[in-house]
Amino acid sequence: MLITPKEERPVVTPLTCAICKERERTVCAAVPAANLSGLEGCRLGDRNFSAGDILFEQGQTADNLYIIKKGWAILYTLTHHGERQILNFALPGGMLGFHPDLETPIPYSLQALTPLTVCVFPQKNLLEFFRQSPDAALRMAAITVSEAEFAFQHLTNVGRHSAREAVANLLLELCMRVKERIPATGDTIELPLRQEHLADALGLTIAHVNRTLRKLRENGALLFQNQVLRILNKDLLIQEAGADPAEMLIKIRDGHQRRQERLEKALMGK
Amino acid sequence: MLITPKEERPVVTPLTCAICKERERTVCAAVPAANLSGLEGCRLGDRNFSAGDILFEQGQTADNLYIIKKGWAILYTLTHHGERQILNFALPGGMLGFHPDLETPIPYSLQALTPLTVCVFPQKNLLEFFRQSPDAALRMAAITVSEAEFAFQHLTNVGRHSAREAVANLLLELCMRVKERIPATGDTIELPLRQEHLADALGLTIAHVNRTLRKLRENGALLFQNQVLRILNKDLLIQEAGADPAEMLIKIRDGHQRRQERLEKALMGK
DNA sequence: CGCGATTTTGATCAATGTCAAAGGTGGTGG
DNA sequence: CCACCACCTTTGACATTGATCAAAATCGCG
Repeated sequence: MLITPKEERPVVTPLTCAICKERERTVCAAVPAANLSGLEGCRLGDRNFSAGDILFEQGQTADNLYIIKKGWAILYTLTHHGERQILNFALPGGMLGFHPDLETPIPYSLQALTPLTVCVFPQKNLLEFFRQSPDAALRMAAITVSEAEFAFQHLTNVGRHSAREAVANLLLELCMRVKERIPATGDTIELPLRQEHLADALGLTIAHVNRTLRKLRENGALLFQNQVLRILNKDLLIQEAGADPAEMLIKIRDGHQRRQERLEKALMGK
Repeated sequence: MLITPKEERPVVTPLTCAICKERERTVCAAVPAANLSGLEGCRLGDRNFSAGDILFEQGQTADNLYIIKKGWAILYTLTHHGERQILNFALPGGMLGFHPDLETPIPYSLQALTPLTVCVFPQKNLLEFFRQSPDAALRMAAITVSEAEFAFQHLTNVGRHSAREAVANLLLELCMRVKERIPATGDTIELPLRQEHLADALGLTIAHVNRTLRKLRENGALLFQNQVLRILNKDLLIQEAGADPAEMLIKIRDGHQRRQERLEKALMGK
C-alpha cells in the first residue's frame, strides 16, 4: 500500500513497440508500424508493480502517462473524510494519467489491483511527440473522449440507479470489458475485485453491496465469490440492471473490434 | 422543449473569429491570431436557440461541435426509467459534443437552459483541421482531459457526499465558474437553475434538495431563490461542503487566468 | 491449527424518497 | 388592473433504502 518511489522501480526489458500487444488499442496505433522509432524514443520502458502499489497519487504533478500491459488497476480519489470513490477500473490497454497541464496536480490516484506491468511515457516526451504527429494527438483526444463518456455513464449509474441496478450494471460492464479483450471468455469471469471495490465504485457500503449481491444470487442472476463472477442468467441480469435488453445486447456484442474500425475510419480521414 | 431541426435555425451574422470573446478559452486559442482564416472555414456560423431547445439528443450521431458564446446549457442523459442525470452545466466558452467517432451515437443530450448563442463546427471539418494543426488537436485533447476530470469530481460529489455536502459543493463550484468569467461578481450570483436541476445533477429528489437548501439557509450559509444565489457566509458554506477550507480557498482564487497560462506554457512547448 | 482479511448476517438508525397538498410567483388575456 | 393559470417551491406524513455497528462465519495461508 506504500508509495513506491519511481526511482526504485526497475525498468524491465524494454521490449520494442513492434511486438506490443496493446499497441492497436492505444494512442500508439496512430503511428505507422514502419515508423515506430519516434515512439520508442518517447517511452521510458516497462515497469512492474505489485498489487497494492500506488503508481501516482492525487495531489502530485503528473510526470508520466502509463499504458497498462498486464493486470488491473483502479483510478480513485479520496474524500476529505477519507472515503474512497473509485472512478474507473483500468484494464490492459488503458491509458492512465494523461494530464497536459504539467503544473496542476492530478486529482486522482492510480493503484495496482493485481501485479501490474505498465509502459511508461513521460508526459513531456509525449506532448512533444503529439506536436509533431497530429494523428497521434487526435487519437489521444479521441481516447480521452471515451474516458469522459465512460465517466458520464458511471455517474448516471451512481446517481440514478438503485443499489441493485447499479451493481448489476457495473458487473455487466466489467464483464463486457473483459470479453472485449479475451473473446473466448464464457460466463465465468475472473475479476480481481473485492466487494469493497464495488462499494467504493458505486458509493455504497460493503454491507449493502453484500446484501445486494445476495439478492441477485437468490433470484438466480449471478454468483460472485472468490474473485469469480459467474453469470447464471444474462437476460435476467440485464433486466436487473434496468436496461433496455435490446439496447444492452447490442452493446455487448458490439465489442472493441467494430468500434476500433470506426474510430480508425474517422481519425485516419475517411 | 421540442427538438428544433437544425435546418430551421437561422444562421445569424457569422461574426469573424477575430472578435470572438470566447476564443481564448477554447480550442481556437491554438490558432495564431494572424491566421484565423482556416478556422473560419471550419465553422458553420453562429446559431441561436431558445431556453428549452435541444441541440442534440442522446442516441443521435454527433454531427456538430458547439461552442457556447452566450447563455447556459445542460448536458444530461436519460435513464431507462425516464429519470434525468445532469452530467454538467455548460457556460460560455464550453465546448460540447466533441465525439470523433462519427458513427457511434453520442450518449448524452444538450439542452439550452437560457436563450443560447453557439458557434457551430461540423465535426468533419474539425477533424480535418486537427489533422493539419497538431497544436489545435493537442489543445482539444487537453480540454477534453479537463472535462473528464470535472466529471470525476462530480462523480465523487454524488457518490461520496451527503445531500448537504453535495449541494454546498455544487453551488460553490458553480459560483467559482461564474466568477472565473465575470470577475467582478460579488456574493450575489444569478444562476439560471431551478431546484430540479440541482436534484438531477446530484441524484436527489426535488423535495430533498429543497429541505437541504432550507437547512443551509437556516444556518446562514446561503440563500437561493428566484434564480439568485446569495452566499451569506462563504467560510461556513465551504465547511458545509466538507472541504478542506485552505485547499478550497486556493481553488477559488486560482481562477481561469492562471490555469490558462499554465496550459499555454505546456501546450505551446515550454 | 491459528491468524488476518474478507464475507455474511442481524438489529437498529438515519438519510432520502414518495405522495399529496398548500403556498408563491410570474405571465397572459380580458 | 385583475383573475386565472401554469409552474415552482415548500411542507407534512410516512415509506423505503441504505448506513451503522457489531458479531459470526469463512477463507486463504503460513
